Amino acid sequence: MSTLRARQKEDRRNRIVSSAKTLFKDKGYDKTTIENIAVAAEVSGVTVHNYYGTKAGVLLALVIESDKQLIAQLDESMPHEQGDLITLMIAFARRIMAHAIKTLEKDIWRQVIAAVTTEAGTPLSKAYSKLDEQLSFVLVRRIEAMQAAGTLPGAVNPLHLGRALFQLQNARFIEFISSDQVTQDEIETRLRNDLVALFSVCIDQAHSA
Amino acid sequence: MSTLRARQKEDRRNRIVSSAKTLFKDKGYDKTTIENIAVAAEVSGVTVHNYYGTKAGVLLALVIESDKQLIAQLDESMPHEQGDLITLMIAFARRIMAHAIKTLEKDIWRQVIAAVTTEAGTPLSKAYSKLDEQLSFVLVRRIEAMQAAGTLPGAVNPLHLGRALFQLQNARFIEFISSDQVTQDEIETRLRNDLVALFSVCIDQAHSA
DNA sequence: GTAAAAACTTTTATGCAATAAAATATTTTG
DNA sequence: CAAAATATTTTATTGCATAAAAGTTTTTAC
Repeated sequence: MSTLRARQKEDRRNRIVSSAKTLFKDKGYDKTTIENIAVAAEVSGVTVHNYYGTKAGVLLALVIESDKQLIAQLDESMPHEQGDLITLMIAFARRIMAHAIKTLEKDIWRQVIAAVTTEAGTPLSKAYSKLDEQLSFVLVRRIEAMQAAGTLPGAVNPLHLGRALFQLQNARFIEFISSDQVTQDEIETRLRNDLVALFSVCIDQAHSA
Repeated sequence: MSTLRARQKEDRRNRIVSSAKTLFKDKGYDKTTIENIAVAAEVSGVTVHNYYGTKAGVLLALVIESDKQLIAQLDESMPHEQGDLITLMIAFARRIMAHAIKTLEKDIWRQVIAAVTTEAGTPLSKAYSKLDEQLSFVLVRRIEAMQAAGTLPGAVNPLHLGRALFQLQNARFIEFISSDQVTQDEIETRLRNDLVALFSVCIDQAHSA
């Protein structure tokens, strides 16, 4: 059984994160003060700091929760039929962007991306990176399936390919949130251009077969 | 001729940036206050804010200067013989990492990356992105040369390929500076894995030829 | 069941970034 | 040289972040 202390702590964590979520949505990130969050969560401002270190830490915690939901649904929501790899990647990127926009505004996502970098090494930042890894595994599994179906050369290392593709997708996602002007469609085009170019290089063009 | 005002302004800018550079190197980023920089540059703290907006803005200005030097030397310093694309990319990544480490410590680079995102849209952030674009053009030009030499298929779009490769390299660079533990060699291996996997996909394997 | 110990939260205080408005100084222009 | 324009500095305020001290509540052990 969990002690009373542990339950109280868990409860405060939940109150802080859910209060922050509401306030960020209502007032925006900058205009929400830690004190605002603390009052809404019925704790002191210092407690918020004790729990999450920084205001960005609270934001990260909130994003991590939401990303867990994304991961739980993502694989299922992607097309089940075997398409080509580019179609797969576009579908993947589209879902990630859609989920991001549903959760928070772009300017808040910019704070998230910045926090992951500045707070590198902290538990929250590590947790975020772990979720990124899980996202890349969604790709890896699809790639393995394509190999089994003969749609992709057996020589390809699915883990390496999945990770590379995720990095690329993530870079374009950051471009997406970095400007209020850039649309999802534009990012999809850029990603498609990336993939077509990369897949046209064909390292083994001369040497094999 | 430039007015006295313009020259004084330019002078203050230089004093601020070079004072900041020294202080960041000596005391680290966090322990350097804007007031420290202001005193060393013989201006008021508010003037530093007026010029660069934020402490991170001063840092960005300083990095931009240093990156301009990198770009001026980069193309020349890369191997001139025609090698394969993977060798080219590794050489490119290696020089960028070496230059970064020569300029600032990793933890300060983390502040740079964060600032580029949070200050997206500001002149300084745009200037930084422009330099990234110039870096990607170094790749584009090399790719064009390889095409001319017949080392790469003519069907490949050099602009798209160069940009895609730069994105990938940049993502791995961010991984590099995000942890004090990760070595240049590890990043080179990851990048090589990325490229081998991506270049093994061969979009046209069945359809063409 | 209760007293001592342990674990947390809150209070209090301080330094610094960021921003705005008012005051002051310097350059430019006519 | 004086008025106007342009900058910088001074002054003041808010909020993030952090540390130490004080105060509470839960646990543990008798």
